[in-house]
Amino acid sequence: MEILDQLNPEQREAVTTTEGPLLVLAGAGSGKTRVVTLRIIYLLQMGVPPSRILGLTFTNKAAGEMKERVRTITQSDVWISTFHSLGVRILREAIHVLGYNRDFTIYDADDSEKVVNDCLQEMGFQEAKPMVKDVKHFISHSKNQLLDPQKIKTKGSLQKDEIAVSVYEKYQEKLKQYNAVDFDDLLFLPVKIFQEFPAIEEIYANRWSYLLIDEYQDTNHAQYVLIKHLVEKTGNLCIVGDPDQSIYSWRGANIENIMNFESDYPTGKVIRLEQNYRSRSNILEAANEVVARNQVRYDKKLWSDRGAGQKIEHFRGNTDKEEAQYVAERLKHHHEHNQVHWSHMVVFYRTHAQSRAFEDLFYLRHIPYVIMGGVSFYQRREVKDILAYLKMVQSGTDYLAFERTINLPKRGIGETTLDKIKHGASEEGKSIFSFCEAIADNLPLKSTIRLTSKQKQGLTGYVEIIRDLRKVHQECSLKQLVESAIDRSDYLAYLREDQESYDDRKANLNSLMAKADEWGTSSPEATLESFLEELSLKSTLDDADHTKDRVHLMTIHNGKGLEYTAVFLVGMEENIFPHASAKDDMSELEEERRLCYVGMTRAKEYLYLSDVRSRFMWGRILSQSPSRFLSEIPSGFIEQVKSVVRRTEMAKEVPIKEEESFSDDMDQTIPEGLEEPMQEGQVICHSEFGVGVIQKVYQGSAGLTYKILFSKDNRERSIVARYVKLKKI
DNA sequence: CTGTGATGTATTTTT
DNA sequence: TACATCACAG
Repeated sequence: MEILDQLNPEQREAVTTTEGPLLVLAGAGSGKTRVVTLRIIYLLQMGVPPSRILGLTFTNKAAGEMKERVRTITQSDVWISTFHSLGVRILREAIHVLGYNRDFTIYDADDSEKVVNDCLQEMGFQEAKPMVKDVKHFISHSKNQLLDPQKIKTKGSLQKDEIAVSVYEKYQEKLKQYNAVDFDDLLFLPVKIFQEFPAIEEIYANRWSYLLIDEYQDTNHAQYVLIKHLVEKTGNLCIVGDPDQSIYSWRGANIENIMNFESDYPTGKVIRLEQNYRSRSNILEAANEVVARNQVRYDKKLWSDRGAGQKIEHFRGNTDKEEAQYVAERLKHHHEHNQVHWSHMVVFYRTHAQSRAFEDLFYLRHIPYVIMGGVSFYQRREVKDILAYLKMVQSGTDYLAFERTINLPKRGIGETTLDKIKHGASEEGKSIFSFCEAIADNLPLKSTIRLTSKQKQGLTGYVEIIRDLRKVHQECSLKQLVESAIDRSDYLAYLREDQESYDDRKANLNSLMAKADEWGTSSPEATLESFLEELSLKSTLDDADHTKDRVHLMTIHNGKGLEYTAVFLVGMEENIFPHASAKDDMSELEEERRLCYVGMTRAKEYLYLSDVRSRFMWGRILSQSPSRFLSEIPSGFIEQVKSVVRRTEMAKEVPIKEEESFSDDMDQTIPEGLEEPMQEGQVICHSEFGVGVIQKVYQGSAGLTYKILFSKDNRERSIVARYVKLKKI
């Protein structure tokens, strides 16, 4: 068993204690991933069949990586997935007992918000909008607590909740009618099935002998109970987590789950991994000091023997631009002088909105970067539109997909007609699409629906498109289906109505096609169903391309589980970090502090913290004060710096007087090489549109974009710099 | 029904 | 700021 040789005693114990409940308290950088992977490999080597092992994680990325490692070493396929994927799998097998069809669609947060909104409207609430968020949260929270409307009612609810409960009831009916489930249902419904149908529970309780749960500190109640069901028979449960890294309580994560392990599983064993192999001790100790301020906490102290390393550097700028310049300079320094790969450095911010200043400056300075997370590719309107067409191909009962597609392109069917169709369908007892088919085919109907001839024509055309697409689906590849959906809906013509965003959106559709192609050719059982499922459960994080050498930009939440040579924690200001909404609540504030801990402990060698004196936010300039977390770091570990540019570097940079080094002109100072951004007024030649004049230069969602007036037809077009070559004239 | 302009309001983190 | 929603006119 030479795999055990490289482990310290605690790690080895965690790997080899295979029987009974086990809690591994794995501090940041303590080699958790390695232990988890080796544990699975160890089980396999002990002769446990791969099919008896189940690993659960929170992100697709973590699941994929772990699975891949195990496969590489043992050539065995072990089922390692997210909780939500497991939920889908269980529901595909068993949801019929609840009266759903097995080809249900999965609604994302936007979708369910729409449904909540519809419910409220139907129930006659005039000012529904402000309520939507609250109600949605209420429903989500209830499901996380495994409460259906009946249970809440019998429990006796507060009066203000009564409305919410009845919306919840209606919401759930609607989802069922649409044959759709929301995110929370993926955990809630499997448990419901287990509780109501013991025979099914029995099957799953016997399915796996060894369970392994990662990031246990982030499980919510539904996940907790789900695990209990699965482990009921064997009791071989290994959970891994770190209470100090619990940062998802706002999403229902219950830190008690990990705190109560010993009372939940009295025969269980606890192993602590406290040696950190990642960070220099200056960084680690500073992080320890910060998180030790929390009142509610398991006391533990990570240690590192990697040496003190450099002090943490703190910079205070005047504006977000200065902050970006500071970061850019340090990035360049490490890249050029220390041979640190761009991709080994990261900028962490609290909120996505903070990324803009860095994007802009990095582009100008030719620092390659990628934003991980953010508005998901799959949330983009154009992608959702086309996916809605695909959902219609698959389902026919998905009202939301119908609503999205029926009037796109414009077929003269507006809100009022939509309402009529909706009511007609439910009166007739038909699915939304078969009702449309009935109209298009002139089948006799109980109630007649009055449509103008244009509307009738439009509806018939729509039915034809869906039918054609279904045929394409039968006969052709997934990629061709996506292509046909775009083509038959004349989607590009629709996109062209907005010149401004055309190129951007079209590029997104192209990558959707590429994804469909990739998916369709990957394996024979890669169906439309599995494609849609994959996309609904995926975030942008999951298909980030790690092979390219570029600086990573992301929220701290997204950084959990990662490590970098150099970490830049920016926007260390009160009201940003800790976030304004967390200030009056002790437990929320402590969660912010844990978040800070997570951010700091991602760093291996270098840690940089920065804040600014004034920041442009909420449409106004606000004067900012430094984050309390900065002052929680003992001064021995941290060093203040004043200037962006180091003395030794000054000579190498473009010569600029110190006072001016923060001025806007500096943004225009571009190192040689590559193409530098052009100015307004520049005359250019485009390969397709010919000669034009740049009207405006700005950052579009796809990067630097020029608005250009072309003389050929005197029209303005938006051109994304990185996609097209423009010749200067 | 659709397009337009105006007004208002939100910006935490996400499987 | 910038985006979404709303009211209104065509």
